[in-house]
Amino acid sequence: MNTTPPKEVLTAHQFAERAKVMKALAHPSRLMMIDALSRGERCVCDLQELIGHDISTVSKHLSVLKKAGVVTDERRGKQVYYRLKVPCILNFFHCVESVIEANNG
Amino acid sequence: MNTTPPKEVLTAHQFAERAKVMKALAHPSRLMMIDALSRGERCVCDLQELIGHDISTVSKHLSVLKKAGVVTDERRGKQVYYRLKVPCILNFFHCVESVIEANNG
DNA sequence: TTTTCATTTGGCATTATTGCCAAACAATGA
DNA sequence: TCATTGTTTGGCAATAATGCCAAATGAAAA
Repeated sequence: MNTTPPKEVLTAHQFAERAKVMKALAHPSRLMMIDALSRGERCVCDLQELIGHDISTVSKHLSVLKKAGVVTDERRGKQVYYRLKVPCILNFFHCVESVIEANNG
Repeated sequence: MNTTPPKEVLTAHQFAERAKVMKALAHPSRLMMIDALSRGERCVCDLQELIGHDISTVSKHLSVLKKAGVVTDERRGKQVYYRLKVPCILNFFHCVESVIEANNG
């Protein structure tokens, strides 16, 4: 009697977990921050200058990314520095670009 | 005088384009459909059985994926068959899984 | 301690997404 | 033609996401 579920069949719960991560990545400002963080850690003030929105908005975007497990933060003195926790995310954008090119081409 | 923009600096517009594609992928039902389509084309009725939602809901999810350029459709007789247009999307889920594992571990 | 600077949180209005039902459309078969 | 099957679209209510302001918190400097 086999009680181990086959690996290749995914549960609804697993798709929901994936969707949460994807959702965290599905906003232009958050993608812009991820791009910046791919070149090294940044404080919130750096990112707010980059994004140009209210600092509270930027902070909330970062908390979305943090809750999804995409970035980590560390306070040093008065500032909080964020960095990419899972850089493999960057690999995906080549593929996304190919989607965009196919759309426009 | 250099008028060619440097490749590595991305515009707000480009991040917005990427976000559109990510947004299309950021829903459990749509991820489930993509997973099914990764094993071959499916008609809307197949996918509705898989998802379990109203057929109109499933159809709208598919139109989101289609508009994002992730899938294509083809009518054959009474049925419309969908298939993955850009399979490289699948590669990303290994990375997403590693995010999820890091979150739970 | 009080002030100042950096960041987060609460609250709220605005907008976007989701999923259902009903109606419309498309293609086939009777 | 009319009926049937499969899919899409319109409309709507419920829910979620976004971004601002104001207030709160944390850490350092005066």
